[in-house]
Amino acid sequence: MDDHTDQTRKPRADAVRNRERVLEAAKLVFNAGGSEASLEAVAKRAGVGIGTLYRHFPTREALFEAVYRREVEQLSELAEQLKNAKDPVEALRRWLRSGVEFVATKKGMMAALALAVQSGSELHAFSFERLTKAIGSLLERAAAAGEMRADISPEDLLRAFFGMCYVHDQPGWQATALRLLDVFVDGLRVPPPGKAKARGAKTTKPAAKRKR
Amino acid sequence: MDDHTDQTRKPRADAVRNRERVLEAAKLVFNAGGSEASLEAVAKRAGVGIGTLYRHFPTREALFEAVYRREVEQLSELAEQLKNAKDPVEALRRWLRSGVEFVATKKGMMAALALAVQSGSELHAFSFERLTKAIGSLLERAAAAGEMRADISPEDLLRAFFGMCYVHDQPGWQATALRLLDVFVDGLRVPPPGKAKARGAKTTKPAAKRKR
DNA sequence: TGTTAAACGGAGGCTGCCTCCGTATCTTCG
DNA sequence: CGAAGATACGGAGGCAGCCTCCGTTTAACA
Repeated sequence: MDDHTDQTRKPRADAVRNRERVLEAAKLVFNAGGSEASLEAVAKRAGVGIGTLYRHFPTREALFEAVYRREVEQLSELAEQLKNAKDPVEALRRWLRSGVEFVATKKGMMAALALAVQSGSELHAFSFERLTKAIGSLLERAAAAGEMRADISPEDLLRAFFGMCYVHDQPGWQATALRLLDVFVDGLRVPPPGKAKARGAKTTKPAAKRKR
Repeated sequence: MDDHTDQTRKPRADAVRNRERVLEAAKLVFNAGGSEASLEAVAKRAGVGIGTLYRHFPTREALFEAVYRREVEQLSELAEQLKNAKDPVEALRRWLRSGVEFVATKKGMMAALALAVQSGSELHAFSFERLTKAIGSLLERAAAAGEMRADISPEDLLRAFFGMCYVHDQPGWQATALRLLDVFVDGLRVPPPGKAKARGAKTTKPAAKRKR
């Protein structure tokens, strides 16, 4: 199947073009109307039939994923940079704060995060892994420095972060979220209760490994 | 007959009966299928027409409110009881943990909380006030005892709590939520950054004195 | 028992989801 | 270039849930 048996024909030009159009339209529609927006509206805005939309993105989530992959990646990269900060706890705090800003900016981001945090979606596989790793590196460094309890997994933190941003359409949500995050990070400095107990692993395994 | 100036006719028996039936059915359906469940399914289960359902509860939220008012109240009463515990911080912790259990039990509870936390719904007015007061009393007592930072409002905490329960359909969510709550409560013991920049790197109180 | 206000129930209009397939268009190859 | 075949297009249509409207039924009261 390799060889010259390269079955792949050149992709049709219109297909490529339409895919792009749908993506562009989806970005606009999702950011404006939230993730609940009608897919038919997206198709219309893109100037394609609903069938075309579904061919390129078989599910709502597939489309969502395509739109928000980049955003998630950006958030993840920020963690990479912060890894070099001197104070590891502060680095973590800063990342979380940036996350809040991120959510504030992109209207659809919250939904994207929801998919990342929940399981079963297309975005899950990608973002969850990405963000988990991002947080993980920050968390690990702080834990290694002994400045932070080590039994909170990156997944845990991701969920907590998500939760604190959840009310993102309430008036003062941003200030609230920042305050809550501060409390949480402070809490992370306190040693876990089970001293004598199983203090084994640095990072606890998540309760269960989803496989979608 | 007590008061004949009371022009109001006695309410029709079938109306009363049907209302009750719908409520009962809604409780079952919502707890089983979440808040997204079809109202038509509720009507069918109740053995009434869809029109009857809508007459009694003009909106989905109205129905929801009727169903979850009691639950919210129960949660709120628990706080009342816990107010008498000796350790105020521990009381707060216990309330939050009970909340997790609550959400675990009633599948629709999460949605009810969402409405409480978000604004604009019918449930909001009632639950938000109720739960806020419940948390407030616990929080206040702990703050008064000097065991907890005092700049976190009941609303903040309610939202944080909600957030940590958000992923309630993930496999290990319950354990996760409990862990996150612990971290958060620990964080609450740390004095706020306000005063001197000096943020207590260590807990001042014998924080890790938990039983359970 | 008759009158009448109130409640019943479900048909029907609407919107959104998604599938299916006849038609249109593009790529490839002679 | 032009035909052949592969691929993509688009929207009709089936389904489900939301909610309204109104002709019919029924309970309360006299």
